[in-house]
Amino acid sequence: MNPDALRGHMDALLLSVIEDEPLHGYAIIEALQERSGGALSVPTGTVYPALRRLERIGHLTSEWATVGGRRRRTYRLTGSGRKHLEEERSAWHEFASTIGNVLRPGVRPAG
Amino acid sequence: MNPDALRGHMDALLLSVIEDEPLHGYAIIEALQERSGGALSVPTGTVYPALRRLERIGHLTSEWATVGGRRRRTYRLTGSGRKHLEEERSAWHEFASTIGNVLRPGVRPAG
DNA sequence: TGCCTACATATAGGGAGTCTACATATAGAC
DNA sequence: GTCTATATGTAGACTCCCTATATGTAGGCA
Repeated sequence: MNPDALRGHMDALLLSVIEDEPLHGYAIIEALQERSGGALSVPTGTVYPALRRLERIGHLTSEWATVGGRRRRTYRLTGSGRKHLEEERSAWHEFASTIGNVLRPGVRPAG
Repeated sequence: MNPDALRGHMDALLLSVIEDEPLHGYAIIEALQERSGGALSVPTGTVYPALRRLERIGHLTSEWATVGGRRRRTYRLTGSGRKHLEEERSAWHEFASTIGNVLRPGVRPAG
Protein backbone atom coordinates (compact mmCIF):
# COMPACT_ATOMS: atom_id res chain seq x y z
CA MET A 1 0.00 0.00 0.00
CA ASN A 2 1.47 3.32 -1.13
CA PRO A 3 1.91 5.34 2.09
CA ASP A 4 0.86 8.58 0.43
CA ALA A 5 -2.52 7.14 -0.38
CA LEU A 6 -3.36 7.06 3.33
CA ARG A 7 -2.87 10.75 3.70
CA GLY A 8 -5.95 12.49 4.93
CA HIS A 9 -7.65 9.20 5.75
CA MET A 10 -5.70 8.34 8.85
CA ASP A 11 -8.08 10.13 11.20
CA ALA A 12 -11.01 8.12 9.94
CA LEU A 13 -9.11 4.86 10.24
CA LEU A 14 -7.95 5.56 13.77
CA LEU A 15 -11.28 6.83 14.97
CA SER A 16 -13.07 3.91 13.40
CA VAL A 17 -11.16 1.14 15.15
CA ILE A 18 -11.76 2.61 18.59
CA GLU A 19 -15.37 3.47 17.95
CA ASP A 20 -16.78 0.55 19.90
CA GLU A 21 -13.94 -0.24 22.26
CA PRO A 22 -11.18 2.00 23.58
CA LEU A 23 -7.72 0.75 22.64
CA HIS A 24 -4.10 1.72 23.19
CA GLY A 25 -1.76 2.60 20.34
CA TYR A 26 -0.16 -0.76 19.88
CA ALA A 27 -3.53 -2.50 19.86
CA ILE A 28 -4.83 0.03 17.34
CA ILE A 29 -2.01 -0.87 14.97
CA GLU A 30 -2.87 -4.54 15.33
CA ALA A 31 -6.57 -3.88 14.87
CA LEU A 32 -5.89 -1.94 11.68
CA GLN A 33 -3.80 -4.79 10.36
CA GLU A 34 -6.40 -7.36 11.28
CA ARG A 35 -9.40 -5.48 9.93
CA SER A 36 -7.64 -4.82 6.66
CA GLY A 37 -6.69 -8.43 6.20
CA GLY A 38 -3.04 -7.54 6.51
CA ALA A 39 -3.09 -4.73 3.98
CA LEU A 40 -2.51 -1.93 6.47
CA SER A 41 0.82 -1.88 8.28
CA VAL A 42 0.83 1.52 9.88
CA PRO A 43 4.14 2.33 11.57
CA THR A 44 4.32 3.51 15.17
CA GLY A 45 5.85 6.77 14.01
CA THR A 46 2.60 7.46 12.23
CA VAL A 47 0.12 6.24 14.80
CA TYR A 48 1.43 7.74 18.03
CA PRO A 49 1.78 11.28 16.73
CA ALA A 50 -1.59 11.02 15.01
CA LEU A 51 -3.29 9.91 18.22
CA ARG A 52 -1.72 12.80 20.10
CA ARG A 53 -2.88 15.18 17.40
CA LEU A 54 -6.41 13.79 17.60
CA GLU A 55 -6.35 14.18 21.36
CA ARG A 56 -5.02 17.72 21.09
CA ILE A 57 -7.90 18.77 18.88
CA GLY A 58 -10.41 17.14 21.17
CA HIS A 59 -11.50 14.06 19.26
CA LEU A 60 -9.94 11.65 21.75
CA THR A 61 -9.15 11.39 25.42
CA SER A 62 -6.56 9.10 26.88
CA GLU A 63 -5.65 7.52 30.18
CA TRP A 64 -2.69 5.53 31.36
CA ALA A 65 -2.92 2.00 32.64
CA THR A 66 -0.40 -0.64 33.58
CA VAL A 67 -1.12 -4.15 32.37
CA GLY A 68 1.33 -6.97 32.91
CA GLY A 69 4.03 -4.53 33.90
CA ARG A 70 3.64 -2.47 30.72
CA ARG A 71 2.35 1.02 30.51
CA ARG A 72 -0.48 1.63 28.10
CA ARG A 73 -2.14 4.79 27.00
CA THR A 74 -5.71 3.94 26.14
CA TYR A 75 -7.65 6.21 23.83
CA ARG A 76 -11.38 6.64 23.56
CA LEU A 77 -13.63 8.82 21.40
CA THR A 78 -15.08 12.04 22.69
CA GLY A 79 -18.44 13.34 21.48
CA SER A 80 -16.60 15.51 19.04
CA GLY A 81 -14.56 12.52 17.89
CA ARG A 82 -17.70 10.52 17.28
CA LYS A 83 -19.13 13.35 15.25
CA HIS A 84 -15.88 13.72 13.36
CA LEU A 85 -15.88 10.02 12.57
CA GLU A 86 -19.33 10.28 11.02
CA GLU A 87 -18.22 13.23 8.94
CA GLU A 88 -15.12 11.39 7.85
CA ARG A 89 -17.15 8.36 6.91
CA SER A 90 -19.45 10.32 4.67
CA ALA A 91 -16.49 12.25 3.27
CA TRP A 92 -14.88 8.92 2.47
CA HIS A 93 -17.92 7.66 0.58
CA GLU A 94 -18.08 10.82 -1.44
CA PHE A 95 -14.38 10.72 -2.09
CA ALA A 96 -14.35 7.06 -3.12
CA SER A 97 -17.29 7.54 -5.40
CA THR A 98 -15.76 10.63 -7.00
CA ILE A 99 -12.35 9.07 -7.63
CA GLY A 100 -13.92 5.83 -8.75
CA ASN A 101 -15.99 7.66 -11.32
CA VAL A 102 -13.11 9.65 -12.72
CA LEU A 103 -10.91 6.59 -12.87
CA ARG A 104 -13.47 4.38 -14.54
CA PRO A 105 -12.40 3.81 -18.14
CA GLY A 106 -14.77 3.84 -21.06
CA VAL A 107 -17.53 5.93 -22.52
CA ARG A 108 -18.42 9.28 -21.00
CA PRO A 109 -21.99 10.49 -20.74
CA ALA A 110 -22.41 13.33 -23.23
CA GLY A 111 -18.67 13.72 -23.39
CA MET B 1 -13.00 17.81 -0.72
CA ASN B 2 -10.12 17.68 1.75
CA PRO B 3 -6.99 18.43 -0.30
CA ASP B 4 -4.88 15.88 1.54
CA ALA B 5 -7.21 13.12 0.51
CA LEU B 6 -6.06 13.50 -3.08
CA ARG B 7 -2.50 12.77 -2.18
CA GLY B 8 -1.17 9.74 -3.91
CA HIS B 9 -4.17 9.59 -6.24
CA MET B 10 -3.32 12.56 -8.40
CA ASP B 11 -1.29 10.53 -10.89
CA ALA B 12 -4.18 8.20 -11.51
CA LEU B 13 -6.62 11.07 -11.95
CA LEU B 14 -4.40 12.92 -14.38
CA LEU B 15 -3.47 9.87 -16.39
CA SER B 16 -7.06 8.76 -16.54
CA VAL B 17 -8.50 11.89 -18.11
CA ILE B 18 -6.00 11.88 -20.95
CA GLU B 19 -6.18 8.17 -21.54
CA ASP B 20 -8.35 8.43 -24.63
CA GLU B 21 -7.60 11.93 -25.80
CA PRO B 22 -4.52 14.07 -25.24
CA LEU B 23 -5.30 17.32 -23.42
CA HIS B 24 -3.49 20.41 -22.21
CA GLY B 25 -3.32 21.39 -18.54
CA TYR B 26 -6.21 23.78 -18.47
CA ALA B 27 -8.44 21.31 -20.27
CA ILE B 28 -7.39 18.58 -17.86
CA ILE B 29 -8.54 20.71 -14.95
CA GLU B 30 -11.89 21.23 -16.65
CA ALA B 31 -12.21 17.56 -17.50
CA LEU B 32 -11.53 16.61 -13.89
CA GLN B 33 -14.18 19.02 -12.74
CA GLU B 34 -16.67 17.78 -15.28
CA ARG B 35 -16.10 14.09 -14.75
CA SER B 36 -16.39 14.49 -11.02
CA GLY B 37 -19.64 16.38 -11.27
CA GLY B 38 -17.97 19.47 -9.85
CA ALA B 39 -16.42 17.75 -6.85
CA LEU B 40 -12.82 18.10 -8.00
CA SER B 41 -11.42 21.60 -8.24
CA VAL B 42 -7.74 20.97 -8.66
CA PRO B 43 -5.71 24.19 -8.63
CA THR B 44 -3.26 25.03 -11.38
CA GLY B 45 -0.45 25.02 -8.85
CA THR B 46 -1.13 21.33 -8.37
CA VAL B 47 -1.77 20.26 -11.93
CA TYR B 48 1.07 21.90 -13.83
CA PRO B 49 3.86 20.69 -11.56
CA ALA B 50 2.28 17.23 -11.44
CA LEU B 51 2.15 17.01 -15.23
CA ARG B 52 5.79 18.03 -15.46
CA ARG B 53 6.71 15.41 -12.90
CA LEU B 54 4.79 12.76 -14.81
CA GLU B 55 6.59 13.78 -17.96
CA ARG B 56 9.95 13.76 -16.22
CA ILE B 57 9.48 10.17 -15.10
CA GLY B 58 8.37 9.11 -18.55
CA HIS B 59 4.63 8.59 -18.16
CA LEU B 60 3.73 11.52 -20.42
CA THR B 61 5.06 13.38 -23.39
CA SER B 62 4.06 16.90 -24.33
CA GLU B 63 4.08 19.19 -27.30
CA TRP B 64 3.34 22.85 -27.75
CA ALA B 65 0.61 24.19 -29.96
CA THR B 66 -0.93 27.58 -30.53
CA VAL B 67 -4.70 27.67 -30.76
CA GLY B 68 -6.60 30.93 -31.07
CA GLY B 69 -3.51 32.92 -30.20
CA ARG B 70 -2.89 30.96 -26.99
CA ARG B 71 -0.08 28.60 -26.30
CA ARG B 72 -1.01 25.14 -25.12
CA ARG B 73 1.10 22.29 -23.92
CA THR B 74 -0.70 19.11 -24.81
CA TYR B 75 0.08 15.95 -22.88
CA ARG B 76 -0.39 12.38 -23.99
CA LEU B 77 0.29 9.01 -22.36
CA THR B 78 3.40 7.03 -23.15
CA GLY B 79 3.44 3.24 -23.03
CA SER B 80 4.82 3.45 -19.55
CA GLY B 81 2.10 5.93 -18.61
CA ARG B 82 -0.56 3.58 -19.86
CA LYS B 83 0.91 0.78 -17.84
CA HIS B 84 1.19 3.01 -14.80
CA LEU B 85 -2.46 3.99 -15.16
CA GLU B 86 -3.51 0.36 -15.08
CA GLU B 87 -1.42 -0.23 -11.98
CA GLU B 88 -2.87 2.85 -10.34
CA ARG B 89 -6.36 1.72 -11.16
CA SER B 90 -5.93 -1.63 -9.54
CA ALA B 91 -4.14 -0.01 -6.60
CA TRP B 92 -7.12 2.28 -6.25
CA HIS B 93 -9.58 -0.58 -6.13
CA GLU B 94 -7.56 -2.36 -3.50
CA PHE B 95 -7.16 0.83 -1.52
CA ALA B 96 -10.83 1.74 -1.69
CA SER B 97 -11.88 -1.72 -0.66
CA THR B 98 -9.42 -1.81 2.23
CA ILE B 99 -10.37 1.57 3.64
CA GLY B 100 -14.05 0.90 3.07
CA ASN B 101 -13.81 -2.29 5.08
CA VAL B 102 -11.98 -0.74 7.98
CA LEU B 103 -14.36 2.20 8.06
CA ARG B 104 -17.51 0.12 7.92
CA PRO B 105 -19.19 0.23 11.29
CA GLY B 106 -20.77 -2.77 12.95
CA VAL B 107 -20.01 -6.35 13.77
CA ARG B 108 -16.61 -7.81 13.01
CA PRO B 109 -16.11 -11.33 11.75
CA ALA B 110 -14.57 -13.35 14.57
CA GLY B 111 -13.60 -10.15 16.31
C1' DT C 1 23.69 -15.13 32.24
C1' DG C 2 22.81 -13.27 27.98
C1' DC C 3 20.11 -12.92 23.80
C1' DC C 4 16.07 -12.50 21.26
C1' DT C 5 11.30 -11.44 20.37
C1' DA C 6 6.98 -9.37 21.57
C1' DC C 7 4.93 -5.66 23.81
C1' DA C 8 4.56 -0.60 24.42
C1' DT C 9 5.43 4.44 23.81
C1' DA C 10 7.74 8.30 21.96
C1' DT C 11 10.42 11.93 19.22
C1' DA C 12 13.55 14.06 15.70
C1' DG C 13 14.24 14.85 11.20
C1' DG C 14 13.30 13.76 6.39
C1' DG C 15 10.66 13.96 2.44
C1' DA C 16 7.08 14.11 -1.12
C1' DG C 17 3.56 16.39 -3.00
C1' DT C 18 -0.41 19.44 -2.70
C1' DC C 19 -1.81 24.21 -1.80
C1' DT C 20 -1.82 29.42 -1.74
C1' DA C 21 -0.44 33.25 -3.90
C1' DC C 22 1.48 35.49 -7.40
C1' DA C 23 3.27 36.58 -12.15
C1' DT C 24 2.53 36.69 -17.02
C1' DA C 25 0.00 36.94 -21.41
C1' DT C 26 -3.80 36.74 -25.22
C1' DA C 27 -8.74 36.99 -26.78
C1' DG C 28 -13.22 38.58 -26.65
C1' DA C 29 -17.20 40.77 -24.53
C1' DC C 30 -19.22 44.96 -22.81
C1' DG D 1 -10.64 50.43 -20.84
C1' DT D 2 -11.99 46.87 -17.94
C1' DC D 3 -13.34 42.41 -16.92
C1' DT D 4 -13.55 37.51 -17.57
C1' DA D 5 -12.05 33.34 -19.60
C1' DT D 6 -8.23 31.02 -21.40
C1' DA D 7 -3.53 29.37 -20.58
C1' DT D 8 1.02 28.32 -18.23
C1' DG D 9 4.14 28.66 -14.73
C1' DT D 10 7.02 29.26 -10.11
C1' DA D 11 8.18 30.10 -5.10
C1' DG D 12 7.38 29.06 -0.72
C1' DA D 13 4.43 27.23 2.87
C1' DC D 14 2.34 23.49 4.95
C1' DT D 15 0.83 19.09 6.28
C1' DC D 16 1.64 14.85 7.94
C1' DC D 17 3.27 10.30 7.02
C1' DC D 18 7.65 7.83 7.17
C1' DT D 19 12.33 6.20 8.69
C1' DA D 20 15.25 5.75 12.18
C1' DT D 21 16.19 5.70 16.72
C1' DA D 22 15.63 5.58 21.83
C1' DT D 23 13.75 3.57 25.97
C1' DG D 24 11.97 -0.02 28.86
C1' DT D 25 9.42 -4.50 30.54
C1' DA D 26 8.24 -9.51 30.09
C1' DG D 27 9.07 -14.05 28.78
C1' DG D 28 11.27 -17.82 26.16
C1' DC D 29 15.38 -20.23 25.31
C1' DA D 30 20.17 -21.85 25.36
